[in-house]
Amino acid sequence: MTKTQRQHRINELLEREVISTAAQIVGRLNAEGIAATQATVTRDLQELGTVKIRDEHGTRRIVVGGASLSSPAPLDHLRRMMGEWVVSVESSASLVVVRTPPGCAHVVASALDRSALEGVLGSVAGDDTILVIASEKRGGEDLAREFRALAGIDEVTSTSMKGNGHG
Amino acid sequence: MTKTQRQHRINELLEREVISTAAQIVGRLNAEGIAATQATVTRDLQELGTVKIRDEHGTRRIVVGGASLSSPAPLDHLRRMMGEWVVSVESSASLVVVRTPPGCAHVVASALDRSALEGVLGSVAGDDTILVIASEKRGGEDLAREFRALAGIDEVTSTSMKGNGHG
DNA sequence: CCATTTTATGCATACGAGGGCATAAAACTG
DNA sequence: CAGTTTTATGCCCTCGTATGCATAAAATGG
Repeated sequence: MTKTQRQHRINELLEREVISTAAQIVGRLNAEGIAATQATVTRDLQELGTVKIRDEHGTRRIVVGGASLSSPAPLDHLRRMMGEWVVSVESSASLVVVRTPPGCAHVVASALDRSALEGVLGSVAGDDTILVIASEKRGGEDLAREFRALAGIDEVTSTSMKGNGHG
Repeated sequence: MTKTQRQHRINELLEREVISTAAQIVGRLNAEGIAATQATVTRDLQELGTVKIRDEHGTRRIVVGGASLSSPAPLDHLRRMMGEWVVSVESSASLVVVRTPPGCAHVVASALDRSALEGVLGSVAGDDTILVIASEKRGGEDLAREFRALAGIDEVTSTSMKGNGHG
């Protein structure tokens, strides 16, 4: 069972049941033959961007989605996605253009959305291109610099790899 | 420099120049400070699905794209993509529904397209769902079985993870 | 057909990701 | 506030992937 499959199952569990601790999730998963410890599930919950709330009955509950600002996924997840898929980063004024192989833009855009990175107003993903809008305060150049660092791209090589953006 | 970035650069080189050997690509890459050997570049060309043709001047040339049937990417590439992103596989008659995390369907669909797997007529990718049409000869059930094998999914766990498909 | 060039691959190594253990740190409850 | 519960994390280990080396196998050209 892969990490992706386990996280998907955790997502389903959280949507359907009232669960308040990682240990409860461990119990459910083990009952289905999915091996994982509290440490692993806690890391999964971080990557899924969950938060713990108190529902209308006053019961504590772990929920997913719609909470990326208050509980962003770890930067490590974004770094891994960018490191794996981003081929170039360029900026113009407050816009940043991120290139990926065909079909991969959405993976990076999704990870970007869930990371709640400072200075990102929003992003639009095509097939192999992501257009990211930087806040005026942050600026496209500074944001692009952080993207390159996350993707492990030297600015020099990014420049030499300049191509015609489309997506 | 990541493998993805290197392959993207190779793709660009092949689109713009007449290149006939892996050694020429090694030379170009090294000139740009990108370290790789002939063995690595040959594997890259395989994953990119390139073929060697003779152009209108009779010159040998490596080209990409539009050749997936004659030079499919290795099954290993599809296996890695499915192993990383596929969370469930289900079939109905000649249709197979593949589920991924949000935003990841295109990565798997792209790898599927380039693999030229037998019995796949076509596929459509949404955000987190891929609909694959199996040939009548192959059938959805058999194709789904191969997908599970590639993704490393037991049929039992796939059943227990049944959810509501949408994308 | 043969010599040369080029590609493909087995093997070994290095590195990164994933996950468990143990425990520190934080959160929660009474 | 203190005790208990829960989460977070440092460290370590295992496994899979990527890559280079060397060379076998295939392709090419004369």
